[in-house]
Amino acid sequence: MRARVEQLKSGRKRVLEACHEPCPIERGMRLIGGKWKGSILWHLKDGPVRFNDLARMLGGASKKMISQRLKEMEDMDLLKRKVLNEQPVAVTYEITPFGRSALGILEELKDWSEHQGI
Amino acid sequence: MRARVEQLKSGRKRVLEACHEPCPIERGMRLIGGKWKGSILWHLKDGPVRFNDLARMLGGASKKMISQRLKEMEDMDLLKRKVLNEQPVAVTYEITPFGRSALGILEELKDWSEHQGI
DNA sequence: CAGAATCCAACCGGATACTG
DNA sequence: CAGTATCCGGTTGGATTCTG
Repeated sequence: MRARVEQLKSGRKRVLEACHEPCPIERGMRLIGGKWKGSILWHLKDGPVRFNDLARMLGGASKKMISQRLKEMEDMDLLKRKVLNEQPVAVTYEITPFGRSALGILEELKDWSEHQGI
Repeated sequence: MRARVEQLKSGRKRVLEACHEPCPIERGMRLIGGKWKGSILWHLKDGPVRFNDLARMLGGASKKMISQRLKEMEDMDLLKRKVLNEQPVAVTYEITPFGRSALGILEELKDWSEHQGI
């Protein structure tokens, strides 16, 4: 899976996986289906969240996992990293419009899980 | 992630992952988010499909992958395996009502992928 | 046709310790 | 606080070969 970079009007870049799966479902899963990715996005829906708060929300994920995923998701333009101030360092992660466009799927998934008693 | 077995009225069993993630999104992803799982389910929506046909539809997946996923998904009651006849052996995979209940999510995912040009 | 068996390299992800 | 660095065992998944 190789990355393709698309220039956005905003000046930022969106890295799309040059994932040549014929199936759009598989391609979508590569973006938001990885471990923790959906959860991360979901927890950002009500506003920016700080790193350690996110870690607490995710419960089982290690810092390493989280920072890896966050980096990937920033590259894909699903979220944006912001350094607020220094001493002590404060960083927040904020969902982008593109990331927000995926929330509907996640909400359906959430409802499904809950209704099916999973 | 340990399995819990639930007895269904049909007599079949559904293996639910005793996945204690606090987040329902993460739990749902464990069921239909794995590599190929969503695609498999999607390709079964119009009726039973045979093993090799499925392999062709999925393009990049090896037989090993597919048979592993199919087994997992049968255990989770997302689909049902049926041996049709013998010489040469014919087997089809058919989506269950439970599996069908997840199709809405996959359809949204598919639309999203296509509209976002992923 | 529909897999199972085996081999093996690559990656994943947890634990721990360290940094600015 | 928000990570990075390193170690390391376990899992994943491709390639290949074999079977009823």
